[in-house]
Amino acid sequence: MPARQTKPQTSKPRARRQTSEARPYHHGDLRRVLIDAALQLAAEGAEVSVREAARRAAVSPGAPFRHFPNRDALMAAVAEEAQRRFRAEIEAALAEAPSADPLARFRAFGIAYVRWAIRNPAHFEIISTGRYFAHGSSAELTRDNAELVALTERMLAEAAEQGLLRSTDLKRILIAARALIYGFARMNLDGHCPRWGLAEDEIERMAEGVIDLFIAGIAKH
Amino acid sequence: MPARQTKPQTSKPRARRQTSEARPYHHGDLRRVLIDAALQLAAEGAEVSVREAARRAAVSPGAPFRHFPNRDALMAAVAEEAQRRFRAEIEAALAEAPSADPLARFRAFGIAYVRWAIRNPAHFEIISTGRYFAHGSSAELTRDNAELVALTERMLAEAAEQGLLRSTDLKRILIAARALIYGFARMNLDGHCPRWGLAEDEIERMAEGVIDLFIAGIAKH
DNA sequence: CTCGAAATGTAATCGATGATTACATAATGG
DNA sequence: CCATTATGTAATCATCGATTACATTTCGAG
Repeated sequence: MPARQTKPQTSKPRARRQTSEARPYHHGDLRRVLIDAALQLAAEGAEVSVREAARRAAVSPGAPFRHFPNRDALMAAVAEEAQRRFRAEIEAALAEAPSADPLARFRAFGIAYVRWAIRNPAHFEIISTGRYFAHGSSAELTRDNAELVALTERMLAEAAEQGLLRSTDLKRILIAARALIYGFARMNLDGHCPRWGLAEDEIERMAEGVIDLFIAGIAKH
Repeated sequence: MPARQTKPQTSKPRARRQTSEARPYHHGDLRRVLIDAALQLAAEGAEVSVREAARRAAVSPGAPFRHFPNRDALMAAVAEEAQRRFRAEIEAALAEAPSADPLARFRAFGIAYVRWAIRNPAHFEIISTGRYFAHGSSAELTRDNAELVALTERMLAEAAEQGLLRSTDLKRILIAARALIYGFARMNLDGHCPRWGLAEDEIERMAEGVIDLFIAGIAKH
């Protein structure tokens, strides 16, 4: 361990801006870069640590705490970004679904939901678990999620109004539907699928089959 | 930092065994105690750390590593114990279910499954997630879980043989059933239930309702 | 324009944790 | 009875989240 250096840094502050090499003292948008680094870390399956995110942003270990009061706040921001992407993909899928048939829309919703979860396991995990930051700490995340729930609710209510369902216990159907879809997505995440003996792409088709089975179960006739 | 002490400890080794106060150098069954401490830590919602388990066992921080090569191994042992209890409760519930009606047995299975998951959230999490230790690192855990899956499979196959099911795609039905039950249990764990506006005990009744809905959906007529 | 306040990054440091090593002590069996 | 082995202790390390004091840059009010 070298003796404490009080002020060793060679001060080369003048004539900076010109040379493109010298990294400016202030990072362009560190907050954004940190979120992206954390997202990438998660996607790589690594544990998301503030320090590693800082390392990837080429910044000191303490810098992130200027933008996030603690690790959980960073994770919450990561979750918000992931949720944004999740929701965007689901809404894109619904935009292509027939607007008249609520059960077909529900099917499209479920398939898009599971697909994204399968293809973005780490991000889905962060979104759905509430174990990486204080639950409800992000209003945006809570609101986004509530809207997705409301979306499902509306589709099923519409189906009921059109007399497409056998049962009228909407609350029960809604919860069952969510449990089925969430459960399927989670089983992948939690490694319950290798035992099924299904290849990657077969899993997505199985998801369609399972959702169809459920719809057939709740549909009239 | 004090200078290294080579052998400072006052050797008071004689005349020990008599006095009941002096904790013996060797712990009775540290392995067992560590697992119990870790189980309790998890149940309390705290993070399970090797050090804290050692602390509760009144033992040095390095001691646990005589029994577990690393933290994951301890967690795997904890998971094995939890899985044992989980399976025991499910089999107890099945022992009381009518042996003739496979769908009633499936219902009892599902309810017992969800009940245990709701009442032992932290333990269920450790069992089911495979995020606390290397997946498949415990042969016992894998085997136990596979047996539960096989159990469900048998019940549904039996129902099919008795002509109770509308569809003959057993694999699809099995996966849907597991997704539904696992999903319901997970939604609780992951905090998706407060939004349902259900009280603690209502959730368990809702689980029964959801399982009944599913059974009605796959049953003939 | 300038100067001082606010924003943002750095350096040093703390306490907790998982892990490893050298060493101390107890249990066991030949 | 003693030596081998099992088991616990002490000391130490690297990593991490977090905090604090300090340095640098930005930006707006006068």
